[in-house]
Amino acid sequence: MAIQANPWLRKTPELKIEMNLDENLDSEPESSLVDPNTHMESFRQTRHNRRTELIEDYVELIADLIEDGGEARQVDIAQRLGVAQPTVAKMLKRLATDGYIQQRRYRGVFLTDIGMQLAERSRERHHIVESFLCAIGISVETARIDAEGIEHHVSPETLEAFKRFVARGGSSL
Amino acid sequence: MAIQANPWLRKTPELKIEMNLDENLDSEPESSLVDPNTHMESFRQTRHNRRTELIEDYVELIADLIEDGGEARQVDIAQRLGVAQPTVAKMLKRLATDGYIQQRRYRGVFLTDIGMQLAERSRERHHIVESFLCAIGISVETARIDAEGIEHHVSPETLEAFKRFVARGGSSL
DNA sequence: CTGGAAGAATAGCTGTGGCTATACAAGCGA
DNA sequence: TCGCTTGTATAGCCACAGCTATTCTTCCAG
Repeated sequence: MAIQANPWLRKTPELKIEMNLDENLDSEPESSLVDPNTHMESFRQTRHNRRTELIEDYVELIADLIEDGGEARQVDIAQRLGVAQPTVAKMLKRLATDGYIQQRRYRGVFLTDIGMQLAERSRERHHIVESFLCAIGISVETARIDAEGIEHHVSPETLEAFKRFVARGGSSL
Repeated sequence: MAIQANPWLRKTPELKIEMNLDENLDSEPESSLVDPNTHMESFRQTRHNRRTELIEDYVELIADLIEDGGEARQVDIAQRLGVAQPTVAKMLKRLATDGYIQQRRYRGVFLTDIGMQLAERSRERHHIVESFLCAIGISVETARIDAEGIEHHVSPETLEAFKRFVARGGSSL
């Protein structure tokens, strides 16, 4: 049932809940609600990011594996992502049709130019996010995990701010 | 069917057996690659978060709508999320079976106690993330969009750091 | 040179989250 | 009251990202 097992949601100080349904019927909104279209655009953007993040994860990981060991085998990708090998095989096929990688049957996986560019951008962004989290005092283990999820949702503007922050050596935190 | 227990708490005993520390420590080349099992756990955590974020989005939005207008209609939810009404209907059915909301046919949607708790936690976290982004100099529009995506991937530790940062009035950025 | 192990491909299933088209219920105004 | 408009429910489709089980290929060891 509910989520009580998830520590990410557990730490909330105290949850006071009052809905006051009767009072806001005619009183002026005082809402935390923005304009519906603006709201929608945020969600649309987030959904779009969710579609691309898996691709970025794969391409980034493939680049790392190639750099580290000269090749990116499906079994290694599967192991590091924590999924089964056929899942990786299917995804690689998609990456190939999308033009990010080249595959030769029963041979290795290679990044195309486009794939390498995407990998480079992802790695840079990933590194900035992780460094930023460390700079504000997050432990390295948590920073690594959070960065894995956060990196895909960081806009260029925010990334720039993170970078500036890290460059200044953090702040008075 | 409810949210599974967080993989972090699941221990995965058989997966921990070989850490092959010896090989990783002495090689340690220019690779940015961490231990495979550690890597996997990050991705597992991220995948787990992705499963819960839609639920959180819905519950949070429903709470906002109820507070704002006294009710949460499917059409309003659909409009704000930028999806079609049947998509919302299907999702609400799932939320109902998971125990977050109560539905009465052709009547409104109401949050259960569990749903309200989740909504409150999500809103608090959302607000902290958005405030934090503003505090480091992000524009409000970008902060809103990025927060929508980031909030689901922020661990309690990181959230705590964000909160401290905002409480100190940001930094010299 | 050949057999088996390891890696890659394929088949086929599940659950999720979108969509369109359409049927049904409720409520309001003429 | 009747009918129209609005809102909800249902049916049925698709894509995607998992999975297990199984079938190739390759390659190395004996």
